[in-house]
Amino acid sequence: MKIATWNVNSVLARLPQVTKWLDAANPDVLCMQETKCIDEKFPADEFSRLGYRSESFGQAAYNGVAILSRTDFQHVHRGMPDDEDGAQSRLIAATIDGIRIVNVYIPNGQAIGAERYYFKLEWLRRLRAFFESHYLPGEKVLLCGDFNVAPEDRDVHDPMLWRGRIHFSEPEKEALTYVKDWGFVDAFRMHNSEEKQYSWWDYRAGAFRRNLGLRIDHVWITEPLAKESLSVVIDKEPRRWEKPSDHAPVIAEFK
DNA sequence: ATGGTAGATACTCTA
Repeated sequence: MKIATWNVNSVLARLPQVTKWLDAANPDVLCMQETKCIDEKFPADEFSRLGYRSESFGQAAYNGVAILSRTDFQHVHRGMPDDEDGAQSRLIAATIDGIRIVNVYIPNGQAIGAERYYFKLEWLRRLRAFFESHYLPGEKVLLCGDFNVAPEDRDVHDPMLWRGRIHFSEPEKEALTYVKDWGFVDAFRMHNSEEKQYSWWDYRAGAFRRNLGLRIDHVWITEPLAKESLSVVIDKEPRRWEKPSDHAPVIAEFK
């Protein structure tokens, strides 16, 4: 069972790369973020031809999440229950093969102290409350997506440069730890302890070529799933292709 | 030196 997460930065602009990657990597499940596409325009037919069912929770221009699966979806939920009307599309959940999969696009935060920064911190507090009220850490729960936070120094190409900046500030790391402490382990770090393992590189200034990135895309799992975790890899290959997303897919394999 | 690129939308915002 292979479950992948990938911020595709527009599913319509990235359709050739996403379908090429699905052919090559053949995951059972792909969680996408920043689809930037309303549900009516989601390219479900193209994914269906490749053998994937899909569930989309999109909006125009910004945000948007979706899940592709080779097998049936159960209990699909869009957004958090306490979302206001017209809230941004940032969470979609579904049960696939007995695993509760929660796919999130955590807010970027823009800059320390900005209105969007406090929105991000509050969104993380609500995410923890969402797990408290809906699931148990003893169940098979997988939280994945673009978290927009690099948790540790080894997840940042230059910790001194990034200290106190967006994606790496202490309040963001604390808010993310609060979610994790509900009952998750970082599946990638179960299998990989090296530094310089990034999942995102800025489009600008040759960041990818120089490997100046951040590890902000994550797969977190509860204890029952940790027992079945075989590997987690970041696939940098599609970041080298023409017109790439600025993020690379992360693939978790389970027994 | 606060640069640089990319996507969606509509002549700018977000990341």
